[in-house]
Amino acid sequence: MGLRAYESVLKAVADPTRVRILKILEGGEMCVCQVIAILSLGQSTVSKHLFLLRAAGLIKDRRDRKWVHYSLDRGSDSPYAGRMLRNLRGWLSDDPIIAKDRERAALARAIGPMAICERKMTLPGRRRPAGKR
Amino acid sequence: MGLRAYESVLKAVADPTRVRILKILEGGEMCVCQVIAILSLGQSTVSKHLFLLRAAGLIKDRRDRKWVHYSLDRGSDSPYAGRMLRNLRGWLSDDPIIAKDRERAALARAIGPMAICERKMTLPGRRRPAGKR
DNA sequence: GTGTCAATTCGCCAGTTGACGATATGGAGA
DNA sequence: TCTCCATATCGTCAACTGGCGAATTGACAC
Repeated sequence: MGLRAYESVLKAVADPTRVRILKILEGGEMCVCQVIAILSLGQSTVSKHLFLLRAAGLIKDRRDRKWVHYSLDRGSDSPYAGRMLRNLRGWLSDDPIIAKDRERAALARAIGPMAICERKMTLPGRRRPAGKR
Repeated sequence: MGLRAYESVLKAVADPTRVRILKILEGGEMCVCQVIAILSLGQSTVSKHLFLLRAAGLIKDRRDRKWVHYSLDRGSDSPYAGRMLRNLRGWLSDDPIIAKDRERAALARAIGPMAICERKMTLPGRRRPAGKR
């Protein structure tokens, strides 16, 4: 495991949006549409982030009906990935953005993927639904 | 310690050139001119990397006469920095680039900063001295 | 002071990155 | 087979990054 693998893992976890995703997934497996709703980012944007995280060996996916669920890949091939996931476990829990995401993740979990897709990848609540400006 | 501090440390260690510097400094304190010679990169380039590493709390500097020496900042304020330095300790030791750097670092240590500066930031040996192409 | 010289800062350029909307893919149901 | 719809991929764009050489800074020697 050389610089190449190291770099893909570290660049993956160095991006704030991707850390947010990893911290959300610490709460357990989650559907793509739920992640989109929690982050309020474009669908293609989130998809690319998930791709990079998976390429680095940090997360894995599972198909279920029409949805794709992602979860942390503990026990990844990459030793860097495993270690960084463990590091992250104890980090950033009290960061305001991460905390807010965790709240929204709980909500997303509560209402489930189906309801979120029906709402066009948004969560109920006071936040503007990432609409056109 | 929130996302900001996390990001500065992780982005710092995610760059291959900066990891090389950290791995070189695992061998002990080193003068800027020695680092330049080992990496065969421009002076301004190396200086910028050192700045970023220091800003992230990963390394610290010490003036001695006309030279500035850098060393790993174990016991940094940043918990992220400390942890990443410890992670790195066990990583990449067998990577060919890192191994080569270690050899050159040993050489640089052996001849000292003074001789390196006299050679215009180059090391003796078969490698071309980063000359004009 | 003045000169010297290691290190830092500045200005520039090419390559990468992260965001977006539009389009393609592919599994499930009709 | 055809449609639907969640997800993936493509194409574009502005912002950031890492490299370089040139100019500046700041200790030290004289």
